[in-house]
Amino acid sequence: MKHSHGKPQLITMRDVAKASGFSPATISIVLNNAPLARYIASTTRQRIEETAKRLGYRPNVMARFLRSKRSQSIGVVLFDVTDPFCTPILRGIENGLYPVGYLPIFADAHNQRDRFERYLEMLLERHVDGLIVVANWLLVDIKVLADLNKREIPAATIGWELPGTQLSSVMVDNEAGGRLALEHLYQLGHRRIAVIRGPKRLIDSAPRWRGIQKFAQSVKLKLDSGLELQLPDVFDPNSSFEHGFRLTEELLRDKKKFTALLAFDDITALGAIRALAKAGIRVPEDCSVIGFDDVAIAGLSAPALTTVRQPLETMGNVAVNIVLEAIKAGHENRDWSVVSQKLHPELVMRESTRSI
Amino acid sequence: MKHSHGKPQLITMRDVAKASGFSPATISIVLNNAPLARYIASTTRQRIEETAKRLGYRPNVMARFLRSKRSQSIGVVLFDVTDPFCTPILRGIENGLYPVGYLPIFADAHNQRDRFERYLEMLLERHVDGLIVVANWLLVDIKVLADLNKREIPAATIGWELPGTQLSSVMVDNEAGGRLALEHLYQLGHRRIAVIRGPKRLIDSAPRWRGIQKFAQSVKLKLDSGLELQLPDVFDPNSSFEHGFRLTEELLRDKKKFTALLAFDDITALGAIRALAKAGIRVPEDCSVIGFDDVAIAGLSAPALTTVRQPLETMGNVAVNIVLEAIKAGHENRDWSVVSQKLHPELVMRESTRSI
DNA sequence: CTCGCGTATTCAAACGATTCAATAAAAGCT
DNA sequence: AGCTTTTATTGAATCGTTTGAATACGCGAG
Repeated sequence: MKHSHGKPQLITMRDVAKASGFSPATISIVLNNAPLARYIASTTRQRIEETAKRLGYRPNVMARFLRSKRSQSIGVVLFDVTDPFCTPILRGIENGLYPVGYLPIFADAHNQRDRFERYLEMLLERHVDGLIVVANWLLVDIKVLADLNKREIPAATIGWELPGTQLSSVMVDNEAGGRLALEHLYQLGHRRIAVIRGPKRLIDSAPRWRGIQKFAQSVKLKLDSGLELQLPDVFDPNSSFEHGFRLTEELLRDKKKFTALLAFDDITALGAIRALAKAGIRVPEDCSVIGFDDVAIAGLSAPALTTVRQPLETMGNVAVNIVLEAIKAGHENRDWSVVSQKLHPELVMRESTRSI
Repeated sequence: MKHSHGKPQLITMRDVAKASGFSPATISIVLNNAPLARYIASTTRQRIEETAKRLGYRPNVMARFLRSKRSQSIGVVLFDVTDPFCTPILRGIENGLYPVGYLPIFADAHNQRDRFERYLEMLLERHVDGLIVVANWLLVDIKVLADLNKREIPAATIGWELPGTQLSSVMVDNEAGGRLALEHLYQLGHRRIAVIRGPKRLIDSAPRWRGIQKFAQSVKLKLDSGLELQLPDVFDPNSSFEHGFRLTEELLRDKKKFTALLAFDDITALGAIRALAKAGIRVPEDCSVIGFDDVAIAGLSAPALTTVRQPLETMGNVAVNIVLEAIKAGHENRDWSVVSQKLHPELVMRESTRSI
């Protein structure tokens, strides 16, 4: 089937003006409910609204922007859509933006710094009204921030923070999360607990570990440093499964004894479970495993994974609110302050843990 | 930390003009490498490019659009980001768009028709140059198409087609996929095979089933209709796990004998596996299970799922190419034709199937 | 010495909206 | 009746870019 190139010839404001017998200015005022609209006669308003609808008029967002400097769009940069961590956040962002008529412009950095920067440029070129960045350590550096500050674009990061900058941020309380995970295992009676810590460069790793240690200390539990492993700093997305698998295998090869394993994140936990299964160790009968994040897979895998939930969707939502608030403040010429929000994690009990 | 509202005062083309001593027209010509650029002296070109860079000039995409009618963005509408089916497609789309400098504007319909339509409106208002729709049956109807045709916007759908319309489409060859799945089980020696068919209203269901039947026929395999189940037409995203679980439980409750199960998709398969596990039936030792799609989870679950792979990322890419091609044709005032592409599925052997 | 042509650059009119200032009519006040 | 104020509408500039037409200048040919 062929598709020929007629000129679409869209309805412009002029057309509505002509058809209704008023001037473009009046049309604009009515349709935007501008301040001046309170002086418009209600008959006029009706006539205009009616003709606009009849002609199927749609404002040209670009033209509007040119004058009003509002693009009604928010740049959303993810480090990797493919990461199940990102999906719920994206949903949360979209969900927060929808009711206010903003659209997200989507950028996926593929875990590559240059791509990240290029996208940032592109988004700035498009004069997005705001920016939300779901980042990991690869993606954030100084150059970018300088640009953001210069342009004074409201921005928020999720899952990453840079103290001392103009960037707002939204994160889970990782320390509380770490505590929650260990507390759960401890309460089930586990004492010999293997821990797979996160990559050193990842911002979540340290506080999560701190939470674990603090809880251990509070109950006088001695964590065996022989059972303490660490994910490497590579950041190929699905590598954590592989690494969870391998680290666990090493643990088993070394004949370490443990009744529970606390993994840095869900995917790592899944890898660990696979290694345990391969060695004939049943989860949770012979060994409990707990993850972190509660990504979609966690509930579907067999056994369903007990984990510490990050409120990912909420995090997206919160970031949106922060950015929208800043945008509004900007329009009203008010100052706005940078906020750094920490949300509470939550224990989700499923099948991969049980009492000893 | 406070953030005050200085006027960003962006660099405009005028500024570059003033700073370099040439007129805005020249700047535009040089920076866009317009046809007239071949008359521009190379010294001029250099001076201009240098000052543009020095001042940090970025073209205002909106203003440019106003004149040239090119927004350099593509609307991407998904029926549900949360569905693991969508993620790789989204990646493919993004990946295809990136090298040509287009940005995707992201819309997620949440499986709601009204939301879908609203988003479509919003995207049209923004004068996206093209549209890619990842649809399921909920989302496509006539009203929408009328609008698309009126506006003559190049569009492609993924995972859905509407024959006889102006919409290009990209799909897997479902029939081949169905065949592939059954063929695999058959070759492993399975003869008593349970099949969980897809929801009636889903476009994939019928051809996939046809492929299954045709293969059965070709090897004189008799499919027991007592082992034939069907997912209901609800489309709550993660419900297929639930339904896979329940249908399989029913099968077991009815004491049906089967050595393999062919599920409509991976999530259903995971649900089935869970039900089998609960009944003490080991996969793949006692029963083989094969899925469809090869979503990310498939490789991570235990046992790793054997499945028929849809080349999702490629599908996204292909859709992009179709749309970009149409856009180019439109600019060059050529006609473009609607294409309907079917991509080949591929068997991915993992751990959930084994020979009898 | 004028004409035509290729080169190099600029003028000025769009594009489709918003918005401030201006106008005009009606109403209110003394 | 003359003045201000309120109500209702419009003119015209503006946003930053693109682009077809125009200008200016050499330069070789007639």
